[in-house]
Amino acid sequence: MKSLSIKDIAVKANVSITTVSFIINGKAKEKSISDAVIEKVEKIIEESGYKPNQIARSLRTGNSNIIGLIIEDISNSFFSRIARLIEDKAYKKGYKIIYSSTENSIDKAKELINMFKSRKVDAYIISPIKGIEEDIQMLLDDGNPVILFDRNLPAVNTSYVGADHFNASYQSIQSFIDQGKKNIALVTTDINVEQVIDRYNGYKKALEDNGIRYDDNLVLKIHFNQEEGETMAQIKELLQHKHIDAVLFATNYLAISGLKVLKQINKAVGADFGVIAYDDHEAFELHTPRISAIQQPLEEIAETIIKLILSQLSTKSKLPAEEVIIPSRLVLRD
Amino acid sequence: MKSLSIKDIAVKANVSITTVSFIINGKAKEKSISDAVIEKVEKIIEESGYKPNQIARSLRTGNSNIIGLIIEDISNSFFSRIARLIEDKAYKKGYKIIYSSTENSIDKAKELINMFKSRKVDAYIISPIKGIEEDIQMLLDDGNPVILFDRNLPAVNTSYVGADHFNASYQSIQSFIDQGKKNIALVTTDINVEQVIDRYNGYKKALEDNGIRYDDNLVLKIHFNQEEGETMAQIKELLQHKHIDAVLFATNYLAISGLKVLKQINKAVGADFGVIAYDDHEAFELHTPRISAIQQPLEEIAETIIKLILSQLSTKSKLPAEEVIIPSRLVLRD
DNA sequence: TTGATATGCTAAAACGTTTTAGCCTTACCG
DNA sequence: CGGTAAGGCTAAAACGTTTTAGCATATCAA
Repeated sequence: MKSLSIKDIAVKANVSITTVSFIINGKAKEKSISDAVIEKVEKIIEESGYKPNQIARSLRTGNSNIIGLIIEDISNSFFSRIARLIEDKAYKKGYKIIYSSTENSIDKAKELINMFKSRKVDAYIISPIKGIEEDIQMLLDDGNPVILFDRNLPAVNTSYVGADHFNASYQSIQSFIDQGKKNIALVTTDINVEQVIDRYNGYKKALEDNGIRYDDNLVLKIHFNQEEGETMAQIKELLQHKHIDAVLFATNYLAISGLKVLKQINKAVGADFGVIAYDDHEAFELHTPRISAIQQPLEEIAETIIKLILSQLSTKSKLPAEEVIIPSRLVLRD
Repeated sequence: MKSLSIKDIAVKANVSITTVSFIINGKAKEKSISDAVIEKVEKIIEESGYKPNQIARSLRTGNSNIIGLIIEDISNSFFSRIARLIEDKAYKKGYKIIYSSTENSIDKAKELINMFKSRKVDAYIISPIKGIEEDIQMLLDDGNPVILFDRNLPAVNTSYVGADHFNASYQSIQSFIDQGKKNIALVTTDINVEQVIDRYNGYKKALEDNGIRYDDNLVLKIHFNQEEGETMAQIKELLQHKHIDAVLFATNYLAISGLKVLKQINKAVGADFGVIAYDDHEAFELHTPRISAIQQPLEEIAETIIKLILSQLSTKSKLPAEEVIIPSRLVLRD
């Protein structure tokens, strides 16, 4: 049951291991192996179904052809869709992905980085959280390509790809105001990451620019890992007791909880009450009425990430860090 | 920038590599290494931040502590949620997951299996498609643990975990009939996997048992990888030109397309027109009216998969194949 | 004829571990 | 006091590759 090794092939073909290796790696010509031998060996490999042991290969060459992907939660559709796109594009270039979810835990994130490090992944794609700056810096110091996405870590000097959270948020609020809304709420999370802060700042700035006083009571910060029941209770509290005519939800799962609440309290979304969600979701298009949403350009984000990773990987020298900010799209519905 | 090796630690501690290895692997006592040495070495490891090279380890020991997960599509919420649960449980036992999506392509699936094989993953969790039976059989012949889930492959004798698709489908139809529905449609896919066939058979049998004639015109088989636009056109065709009073969608994404169609043609779901979806989705609870759905017990499925994998992994002898069928839950809404 | 160059191939080291077999003391038993 | 066991450690092989250095032989130019 033992699987074949290069040695078995060499013995069968009656040539040296070296020769087989050259052939496998397409260096036969360059190393001037005769066509007869190439053909013979290739035939044997084909027939026997031999596949090189990647582990041995990795040990010897020092690279694994694996890219580590660290995200918040694969079951969140934003991440799973990005993951799928990244996987797809990476696969085409011969790279595999190992992924893991941090669940927003600093300890888990650190552990994952170590885990990937000891697995010698060739590159890291990370949707980071505050508190792992040092660990990422160590990766960079060791010469590993690292791309951050979705959230930036200003303290770390490496490439970042993300949507323009500030402007998306600003535009949403502006569109509410253009519709004559005055009391606009923001439901966001309390995780302390740049992308969430940007969304908050966009909200604030848009109000300001339109001469509307910012009211802290209209901003609800939901604790990250809490039960949905509690989240809904807090949103209900906000929507029932303040005279609010529009609300921007800073994540799609918060918007979903919010829509459930609106259903419970029988408050209809429409001309009198506007809703915009950050990150689109199938439920929004299907909702009656359809819910407006900010779409992040997933395809473009994934594309950019892979492009950056591959260019890092194909050069030995360290490339300068790039920050790619991709505009989001506000989709107004109904 | 080279990372530390066990040798560096050995030199620093002025002991042999063997000794360091024993200590790292918790065999120090058993191999009667003195406490003084243990302490010294551990201190050095701690201070230097040394982490064993898993690749070298894998090469030597033959196992990788990695489990390969092959699914249809990580961006489908059913799979991403299962993946998250599996990842979580595996992680706690010290296993990592490498996953990849087959996109229902036999070639891609075969390629993935080979890829995982050459990476020497310790076990395989596969949501399979027809056409890869031989490849899976080869894995089994080589002594690899393989668990199938979601869809079974009757030709292959290995453990399987899945929901009771037949009965879930049967019950859904029965509930339509109990509500007085007579012309019940089924919108399903044309992928030829057991789980889809079971859903179809459950539909058929329920009609039969209730003395309703099966009508092939009421069954729509959607081609797997086609554009959503076309899918919607076909569904529209079905719903407009047949007098149908209820429809069971065999997957959640078909149900979503179906609901979009209903919205377009202004047909309301309600007492006159019943809808049940296979696999729940956030959109269904939020829809007006709320849409009934069949919930697969994700947590239980993931739990069972991991349990089976771990028991396989902890014994050298091959355990008999187990088939675990877990009941689904029909959630009737509104 | 000679030295250089090309052709065709291989031996052996190296990657970083784990593990087997065994070496040297010291302790203990009879 | 001789023999055995236990304690404390290590040398070296092995896992399956890639790659460097180099050995023959043949060809060719001068």
